[in-house]
Amino acid sequence: MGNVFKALADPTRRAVLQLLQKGPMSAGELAEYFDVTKPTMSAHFAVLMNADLIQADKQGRTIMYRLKMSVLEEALLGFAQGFGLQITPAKAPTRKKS
Amino acid sequence: MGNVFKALADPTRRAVLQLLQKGPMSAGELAEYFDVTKPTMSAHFAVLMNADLIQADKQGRTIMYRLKMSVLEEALLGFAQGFGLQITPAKAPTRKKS
DNA sequence: ACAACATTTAGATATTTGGCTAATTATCGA
DNA sequence: TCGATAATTAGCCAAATATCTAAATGTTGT
Repeated sequence: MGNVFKALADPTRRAVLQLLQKGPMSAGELAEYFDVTKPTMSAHFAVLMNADLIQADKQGRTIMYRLKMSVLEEALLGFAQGFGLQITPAKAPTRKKS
Repeated sequence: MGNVFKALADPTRRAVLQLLQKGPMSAGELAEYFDVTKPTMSAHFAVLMNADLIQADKQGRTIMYRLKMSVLEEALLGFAQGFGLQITPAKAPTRKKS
């Protein structure tokens, strides 16, 4: 969980997560969005994997990365709760007020 | 805003924010909770100040730090929104579903 | 004025981070 | 089997980070 915040500390990695939010994408495809070399991107992916924020599926010679939304959500939730904040999926059915 | 996530990357700093959530506390008082020297804590406070997550009020020879909840909330909100997540104060009046 | 106190600043060091180039691994198509 | 392609690993470097001890700053009480 502390790893998640470490991972989120870098703007490139946050942007990667944002991109993956729309659907899985290959390493190379992701790399095109940023102005750094592929090995550098590879290192960022490794950090995100280590935080369990993304998942890799090897398909032939490409690697597809997908966002593990639940992990991100849990981490945010866990943190926010300590501050009396609530996190909900934006369009979830509004939970009935107790 | 990127500064906020940098600040949140360190567990000591996250814990400081949690402590301040219950109310303002002096630098020395905060330092007692952690197993590092006061200069080290001072550096952590500086990072949190830089991220605008806390505010310092000098009272005599002590410095009282207070959490800037709205800033934390805004940062979390801004990030979460990019993922279709919603953040609300836990006991806020339930916003009417549009 | 002085000593004690609360905190920060200065300066040093070790570790981590983010970036690069070059090399390696693995897969695909002809 | 070869050459091209996708991605990672290896090795290096500069900058940033977290920590420490020692020194400086500012404030209070006597």
